[in-house]
Parts: sequence; C-alpha cells; structure tokens
Amino acid sequence: MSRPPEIDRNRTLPRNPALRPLTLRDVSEASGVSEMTVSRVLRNRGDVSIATRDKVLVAAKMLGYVPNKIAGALASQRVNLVAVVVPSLKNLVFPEVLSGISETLEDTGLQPVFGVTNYSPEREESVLYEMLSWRPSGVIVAGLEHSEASRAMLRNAGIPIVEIMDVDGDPIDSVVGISHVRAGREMARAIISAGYRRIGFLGTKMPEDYRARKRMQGFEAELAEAGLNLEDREFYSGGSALAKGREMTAAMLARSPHLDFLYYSNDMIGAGGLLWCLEKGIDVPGKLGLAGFNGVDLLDGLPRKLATMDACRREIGQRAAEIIAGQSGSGLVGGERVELTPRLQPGDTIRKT
Amino acid sequence: MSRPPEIDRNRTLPRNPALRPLTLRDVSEASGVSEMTVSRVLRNRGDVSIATRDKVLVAAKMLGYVPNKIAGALASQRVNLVAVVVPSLKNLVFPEVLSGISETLEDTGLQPVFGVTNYSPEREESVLYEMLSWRPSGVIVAGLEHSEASRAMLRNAGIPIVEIMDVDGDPIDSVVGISHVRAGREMARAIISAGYRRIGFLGTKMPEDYRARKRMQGFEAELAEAGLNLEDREFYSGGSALAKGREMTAAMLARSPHLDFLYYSNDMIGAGGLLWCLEKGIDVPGKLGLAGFNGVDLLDGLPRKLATMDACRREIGQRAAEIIAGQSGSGLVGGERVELTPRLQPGDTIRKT
DNA sequence: GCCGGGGCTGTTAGCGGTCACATGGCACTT
DNA sequence: AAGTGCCATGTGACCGCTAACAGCCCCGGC
Repeated sequence: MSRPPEIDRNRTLPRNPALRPLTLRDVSEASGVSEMTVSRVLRNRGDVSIATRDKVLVAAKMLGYVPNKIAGALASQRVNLVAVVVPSLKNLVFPEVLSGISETLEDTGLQPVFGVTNYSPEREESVLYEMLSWRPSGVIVAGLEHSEASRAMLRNAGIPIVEIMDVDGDPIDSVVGISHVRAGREMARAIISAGYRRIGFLGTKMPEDYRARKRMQGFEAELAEAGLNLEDREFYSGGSALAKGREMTAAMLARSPHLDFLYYSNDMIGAGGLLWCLEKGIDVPGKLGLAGFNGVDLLDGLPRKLATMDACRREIGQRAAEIIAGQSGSGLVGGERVELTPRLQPGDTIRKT
Repeated sequence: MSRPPEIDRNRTLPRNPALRPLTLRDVSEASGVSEMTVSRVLRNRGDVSIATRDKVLVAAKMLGYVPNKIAGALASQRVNLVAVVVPSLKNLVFPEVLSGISETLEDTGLQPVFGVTNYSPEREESVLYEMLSWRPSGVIVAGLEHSEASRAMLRNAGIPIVEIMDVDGDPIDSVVGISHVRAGREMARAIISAGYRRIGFLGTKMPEDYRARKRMQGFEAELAEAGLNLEDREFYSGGSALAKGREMTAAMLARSPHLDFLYYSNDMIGAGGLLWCLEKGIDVPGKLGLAGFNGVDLLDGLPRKLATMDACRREIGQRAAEIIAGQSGSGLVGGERVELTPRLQPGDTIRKT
C-alpha cells in the first residue's frame, strides 16, 4: 500500500526518474524472482542457476540499480571499509602512504576511506569518532600519540587498529613504521663519521610533529655520545617549505658561520637550503654538508642530490593494509609490530668517507 | 531472550570487553530511559529535559558508546557523506583541492570521503559504483570525461553532482573549474606579446590527462591565430617530474636550439627545465622564456620564479563543496556552472613587455 | 513407487536506528 | 474541578538488505 504500483512504466529507459531510489524489490519485480535471489546474484553468493542469474543481471543493469550498502552492512554486520586517518595531505609523505594502502587493499574487497586531522588531536578525535560510527573493518592511523579518548575509542572498537609511521611508543594494537629516534641517530652517526663536527638543526615548529621531534632527539643523543652537541637550531612554521629552507639557512649561517653541517627535518627545507648554498657558491659538501629526511623522489631533479633517509612510506602503507586485510579475514590476532629500517641515501651533500 | 542480561557487570570501566558492540539499547538501559530518548539526546534533536539529557550523556560516555551510523542512515534515509573522486593524490594539485573541500565542509555536518582512480575510466567507474552504494549526499568528481556507464550512474543517483577542475565540456549536473583551453590561449597570448616566436611544448604523455591536452589545444589555437605554430614538442610519462623536466629540456634544446620559449604542461617539469637552463648559463628570460602551469606554491623557493598560471585549486574545492552543501539542504536546484579565471603569474621567466 | 539428497528458490526475522504519532503529566485557565 | 495546552517521553512501524532456514522439484537407488 505504501508503494504505488505505477512505477513500472519507466522501465524501458535506464534512466531512473529519481522519483524514488531503486531497491532490490524493483529488480526482483523486473526479473520475476524473489529479492533474496537477486541479492544472491548481485553478491555472487550461493547457488543460482545460470538462467536466473542472467535474467537478474539484465534487469539490474537495465534499471541502473546500485545496491544499498547501508542496508547490506546493517543486515550482514559486515562493512568493507578501512578508515585511514592522517594529519595532512599536503605533506607529500602521506599521499604516498595512502597509495601504498589503496594499492594493497585493491583486491581484498576492502575500501579505504581517508580522513584528515590537520595535526590537531581534537580533530583527530572527532574524525575517528565519525569514522568508527560507520563500523569499519579496521583503522589505520598515523602516529602513536592520541588523546586518551581516542585511544579508548580505538581500543573498544573491537577491530584491528594499525598505527603507522612511527614505532617509538606504546601502540594500541598493531604498529608499522620506522624508529625516528633511530633514524636521527643514524644520520648523526653518518655525519660524524664523515668528519663533520659543528652541526646545526633546522626544522618545523609544529608542536604536534612528534616524529620530527623524535628524530631530533635521537640525533642529539647520538651527537652527545660522541661528545658533540647541536651548535644552533632554527624552527619555522607555515609558508612554502622551499622558501623557508632558504631563509632559515641564510639566517643560520649568518648567525653561526662556523657550522659545517646542517640537518633539516625534511627534504623540502633541505632542498631550499641546498639551492641557497649553491647560489652562494658555498662548497657543498666540502665546507658544508647538508641532509634532509624522507627521501621524496619528487626532488630527484635537483642540481645536486640531497642526502636523506628514506622513510619507507609506500611500504608502510602496504604493510599496514596487509595487517588489516589479514586480520579482518581470520580471527583477530592483533598486536603485530613491524619495524622497517630506513636506508640512508648519502646523495651528494655529505663528504664521502 | 536473545540478549543476555549479565553484561551490566562491566559498566564500571569504560572498556567494552568487545563481547558485543554497544547499541542504543545499552545506553538506554544504563540510563533508564527509552532508546528513542537516547537517540534524541545524542542527535540534539527535539525537546529533552536537562536532567535526562545529562543522565544519558553520562551513561553514553561511561560506556564509550559510538552511535551506529549505518543503522541511523538506513532509518533516516540521510547520509552525511560526500563522495570525492580524483585521479591521483601524487599530483599535488588534488591534495589542495581536497583540502579546499574538507575545509568548506567542516562545519556543514557533511563528511568528505575520498576515492582515487589512477586516471583509469574503469577504475573510476568502480569507485563511483562503490561510493554511490553508500548513498552519499553528493558527488564531487574531477573532470568532465567519464565512461557512459559512469555518467548514467551519476545522472540516476538523484543527488547533486559537481564535476570539477574543468569547464570545457558537457557537465552532468554542476561544474566548477577553469577553462583549460582558455588558459592555454592566455598563456600563448602573453608569450607572444612578450615577443617570443619560436615556441616548444613539453608535457605529459598520459592519454587520460584531458586537461593538459586542452591547454595544449588552446595554446596551439592561439598561436595559429597569430600565424605561429609549435616548433617542437616532447612528451613524457612516469618518473620524477623534476628530473624529466631536465631531460626533456636538454633533449629539446639539443634538437631545436633556435627555440626561444618553452611551455611546460606543469610546474614540476617546468622547474626541472628552469634549473637545467640556469645551470647551463642560458639567459632566462632574455634568450629563452619558460612557463609552466598550476601555480604550485611548493616551488616558491626556486632561484627564479617560474611563470605559471594559477589553477585555482583550493577555490575549486571550496566552491564545489558549497554547491553540495547548499543543495543538500534545500530542494535540488542543480546545474550550476562556476567558471573561475586563472591568473597569469609572470614570475621571472618571461620578458617584461 | 517410495525415499533420500542435491540444487535452486522463497520465507521469516531481524540488523540498530529514526520517524510519526500517541501518551502522560503538569501548569495554567476558566 | 474540569478543560486546555504544551513539554517530555514512549510506542510501533519501518528503512533495504541478508542470515538462516524451510520448501520445492527432480533425480537416482532399492
């Protein structure tokens, strides 16, 4: 009674007059079988005879039927979505992680859904809340630092959680990343063993960029063990990283002309610094060594290759996706820990030893 | 009967033992009111007394309840999701559009959901199908070129559709973007009026990059009207754009040393070319002018500012989001057309007239 | 000729919310 | 005291689909 019967008129055209969205029922009526059978056909589930199958497919295509996953998910208690939460898309780092994820998820039937937090814990909390309310099959979230409420939500969600990028900390469930502390240490080691001694650090001011901070900590710790310390440091926020790299480098070298090495917290500012040094005719890496972090291949065409350390971004995405895909199938295992090892890429801005 | 009553034990801890996901019912029992009232409180709907309200909120927080939007969406026939489909995230252009979208959607209650097609029409079709099956409130999709099936799906979806980036073509519903044909023309005009005559084009080979192609068409058309034509052209695919820009520039100038202007289809390869020219000591913009496209501020710290044309990326995202947000509220209007006008940024690589 | 067992299709009862409406209680009229 | 609203809450019917099970038909075996 609630459903007026005169709708069948428009069945000749695949254009739905948008009077009412199509349902399984429409396909079922159009093909003369029950809704259940249509459902089975469209999901490739259970036994359906070839004849019925074709009939249904034809009808569905003719009507332009698109299944309603909302209803499907509610009924089956299964959702093929994986929530992916990152701080930013402008960072270049995250798009690469995301493509690692999409790629790996591609043939698992799982679908990534991206959310962005802008490095704000409150925003992260609300993005997570929003995403969890769609009951995804898993969550991939950048970083190990979250508000207590966020951690509680994730713990209680009853689904696999993978924290990525960083392994220095206390994971909720699984974790895939590199040790930024160690990355900082290794860079320091390489710099020291190349004979540099008077070292400056240039980085982002962003208080929420825990990973950059951890690199700096590791870096300083290693220096300290070699009896050295950072002779100067400078932080920025906002603006074009390349330009900031220039400015900061100029400022720092004006202030501390004796420095023989500059460690940048990311490749973009490093590249800015490199360009500036080259213009000024500074002998790189002879008089002054430079290094960045991330290994973004975007910069591959610079006049000189900046020393950097690959952050394994794509692989992090892949491994995280694999964990989700693996667990959502079998019974929950959880608690995996995957530490990848970043490779130093010495480039042309560190003296060869 | 189906619901064992002994669950209340764990109510002291906000940690759900993950035996069973929480429902409205749990909150309703914990707070002693009906499910309906809980629902009202959690959605800030209708009149609820302050006392009840607080009671419910406390209970919900204590349990760590996260509403199930799947059920909510099914019942209310409302979904606060906006599907956003772009070809790639690595392009730098799209992340900016996406942040324009997220930003604008932020306080509308709508949530963007991103999908990536890798410039493949088939993949686009399946991404759209997947997204439409979640019955979003609107779709934002890059480009005007889609498979016939995709167009049909979108037309039939009965929700606002906004095609973005490009206005040269036949939109399904609304469209927000710039005319790439015109952008190409304007760049040609600027180049010609600066006195350059022997012009080469360097671009991407990607057959699906319709927008780059339109720019080239507009560019050539304008040249033709001035009695000129492209003297050389070169296309690439894959690899680091900066490095490719170098290589292609070297190759083209070796082959056609008489050229006095190079038009690049994007800023990254333009930057590569610029760096190469500067290294070779070529007089830019005196002997050789250069221009790119997009206006990515990522490159702001280059030794010289590359002439380019701003593609209004962020604004495109914003306007598209506004259309969706506006229509999803009121009755469907649809069919809006917003053509933004890219601004030429002459930089330092075109002679001043 | 009856029974057992596949193969295929239909039926019923939810999934966890929200809608529209019904209801109860209280203050305030008249 | 009964009437009249209105505010606050509860009730029942779905939303569109799927799990689980039931039924039908046709086959072969004894």
